[in-house]
Amino acid sequence: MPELPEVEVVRRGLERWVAGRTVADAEVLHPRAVRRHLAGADDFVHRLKGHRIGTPARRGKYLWLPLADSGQAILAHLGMSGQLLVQPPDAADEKHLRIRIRFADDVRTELRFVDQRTFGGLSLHDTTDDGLPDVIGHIARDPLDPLFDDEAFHQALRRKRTTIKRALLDQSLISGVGNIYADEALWRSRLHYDRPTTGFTRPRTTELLGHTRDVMNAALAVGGTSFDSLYVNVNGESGYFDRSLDAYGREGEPCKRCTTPMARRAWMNRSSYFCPKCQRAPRIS
DNA sequence: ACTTACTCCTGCACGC
DNA sequence: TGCGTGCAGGAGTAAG
Repeated sequence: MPELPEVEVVRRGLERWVAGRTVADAEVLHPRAVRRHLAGADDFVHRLKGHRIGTPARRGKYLWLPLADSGQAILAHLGMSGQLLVQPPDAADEKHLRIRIRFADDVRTELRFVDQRTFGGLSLHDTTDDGLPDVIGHIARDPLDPLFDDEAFHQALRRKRTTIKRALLDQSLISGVGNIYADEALWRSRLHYDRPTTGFTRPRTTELLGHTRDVMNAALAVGGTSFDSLYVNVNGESGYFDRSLDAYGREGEPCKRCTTPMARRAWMNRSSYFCPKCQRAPRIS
């Protein structure tokens, strides 16, 4: 499940292997992979050809490849199971290969978008003055963005009538956090996922943001989390952070702080993992 | 205006 | 063994 650290690992791989190269041709093998490109697959392919790729950028879980001198960018979201792979042209097609992009140079690699569950996809969009694809203007800056505004986030939390994990997953408040890193940051902060945000104090928000950044940076340092082997970097390699998870996926295992068995609750069509002792439920639930 | 629920999709781990 | 069921869940959109 690619979240911010995993997407950043992919972005770095693209920066190394794809930036500066010119698109020769592209091939869309599954229309759903370009569903956010409203003009359709043929238009997507046609408009890519001949453009040179600039430095890959990222906000939260979105990443994009600017197309030099065009005012446009290829926007990518990996969804649940999307992979961007740099492969030799003669490597066998992956079972779930959705899009192939070939380059006009002598480097013997092509870019492939592979996606089992097809929640992800690529699309082409105009970029705004700050280089952001226009369709992701509603996505908040992420906690590793130097321009992320901690105070504005704190005030937004207090304004909202919501609970803390909902807020962490709300990409218009803070981006890049998904189910895994939300549970990890909450465990480190000793916060229950259902705690209302209304009464959050500034120190509490500051601590939570600190833990969010810490856990993301730690994951980034070891190549991200590959919980179910669906996430890999552009070379097809897994990250190692799954071994360092303190909360996610640890139902029944001892809390690493207090040894109480970790609990799992069905929550918003997914799961929340937490320590029932360290992360007390709010009084009114 | 704001919050919540639904929906898309495939493969795998289950239990009977 | 084979089949049905549940689960993984990001984010746009519809509904409340």
